[in-house]
Amino acid sequence: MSPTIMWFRRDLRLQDHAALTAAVAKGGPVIAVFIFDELVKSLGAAPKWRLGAGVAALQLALEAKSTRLILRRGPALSVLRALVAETGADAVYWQRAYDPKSQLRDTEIKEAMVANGLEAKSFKGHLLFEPWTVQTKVGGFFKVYTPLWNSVRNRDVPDLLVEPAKIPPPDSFPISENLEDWQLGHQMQRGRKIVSQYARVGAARAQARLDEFTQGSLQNYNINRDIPGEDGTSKLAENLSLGEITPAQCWHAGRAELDRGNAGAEVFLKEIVWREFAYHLLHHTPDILVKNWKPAWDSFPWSEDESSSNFFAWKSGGTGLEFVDAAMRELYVTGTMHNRGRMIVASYLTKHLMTHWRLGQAWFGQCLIDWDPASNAMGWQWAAGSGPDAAPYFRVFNPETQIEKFDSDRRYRRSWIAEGQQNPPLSALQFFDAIPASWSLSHKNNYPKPIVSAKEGREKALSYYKNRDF
DNA sequence: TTTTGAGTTGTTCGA
DNA sequence: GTCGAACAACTCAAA
Repeated sequence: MSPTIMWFRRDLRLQDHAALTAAVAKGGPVIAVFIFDELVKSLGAAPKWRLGAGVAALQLALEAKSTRLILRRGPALSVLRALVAETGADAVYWQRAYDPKSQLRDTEIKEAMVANGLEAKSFKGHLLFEPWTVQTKVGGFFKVYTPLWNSVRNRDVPDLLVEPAKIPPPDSFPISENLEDWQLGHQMQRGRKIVSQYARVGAARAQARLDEFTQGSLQNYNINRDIPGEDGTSKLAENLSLGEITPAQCWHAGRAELDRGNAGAEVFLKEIVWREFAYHLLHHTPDILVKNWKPAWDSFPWSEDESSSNFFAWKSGGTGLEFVDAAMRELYVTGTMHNRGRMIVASYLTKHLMTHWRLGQAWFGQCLIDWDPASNAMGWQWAAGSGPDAAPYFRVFNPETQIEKFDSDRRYRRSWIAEGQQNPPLSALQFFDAIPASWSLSHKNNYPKPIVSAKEGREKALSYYKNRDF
């Protein structure tokens, strides 16, 4: 039998994998491949490093199954054509993606493969529900979260697919490049070693984390997930973003806990559906990545100056507002940020500092190891006010009030802001080791005064909204 | 077609 | 200290 090419992309797992399951079920050899193409090349520094770590974990998982992951570099279509020619494969399988660039690439590849008499098939699994299967009663897509939640909350999610016991290898493996030669982490510089201490890489560790979470902090998820000093969130976004775990795995785990009366379970399920919402919006309005979802915002006078001192202060954790700075430093050190921090820093950048959400979105795209195009774009536009189901104009987060509500015991700030502490914790000091030397920051400096105070920024932002002249 | 109620995550002010 | 109202006007979803 001719081999099947299993093209891995952002689905770095063997369990609950529709394409792999189908490839194995065909009965012939399976050739697993990962391609370093333009889309990989265009990733930001941290997401690219994290992808490389995930690919390395997938390599090991495949080797444990007595097969290999073939690595190739180049335009995906040329690479796949070459592999077909080398191996005599008659089919290429992959898991579907939903961002416009991937879809364009995949459509082109599917057409070219089919035109050559090959089987080219894409499978679902990155989402619980395909975007085109969730509609309002009049046939449109949901632009508000809650109705979408109500329409899908009781839907059946198919049972999980078990990991194939064996993945039949080809008689001889095609040549593979070396992962190290790709240098996927080279843009990370000083931060790489530090971020890697916080990352949870690979499908096995993702599964272990899901188990740990559902047995542990899920119980109080509804309360603690909002408090950044608590270990209250699932921290699974990193794994979801690369498909090391599937939303269906999370869904089934959450449903089982819901049936047991676990108070946190429903809120967790709702968060998984937020991810769906973001991807459905991306599918229906791909411009959400680059343009104001509500065009009325096109004339809002945001600054787009990346070299402004305000923007530098924001990204380097030096605004003088502790909640903002703690969150931005957490981002730089760990490659993630607590959800509450994301809301606060986004509100501060787009409102107090009157800076365009695109700059924040791009910085997150450089720094997040859980970077996800759909959630990132939706979140930024939500915070800025230009997006679907967005925050009303008057919902300006006050970083000082937020402290009283969500970090009154200083735990979060102590973890990330070294200045002024007798014995700063390692995490707070690591920030100064991780950042570029050119930023010239030291934990021995005095903590900065606010560049734009909570009060002043709020009033300024509200005045722009008020005169509605934008 | 029209109407109705609702809309993730907040803050401030005044009683 | 606590609590409810106000903060625009609009869009969305469903009846």
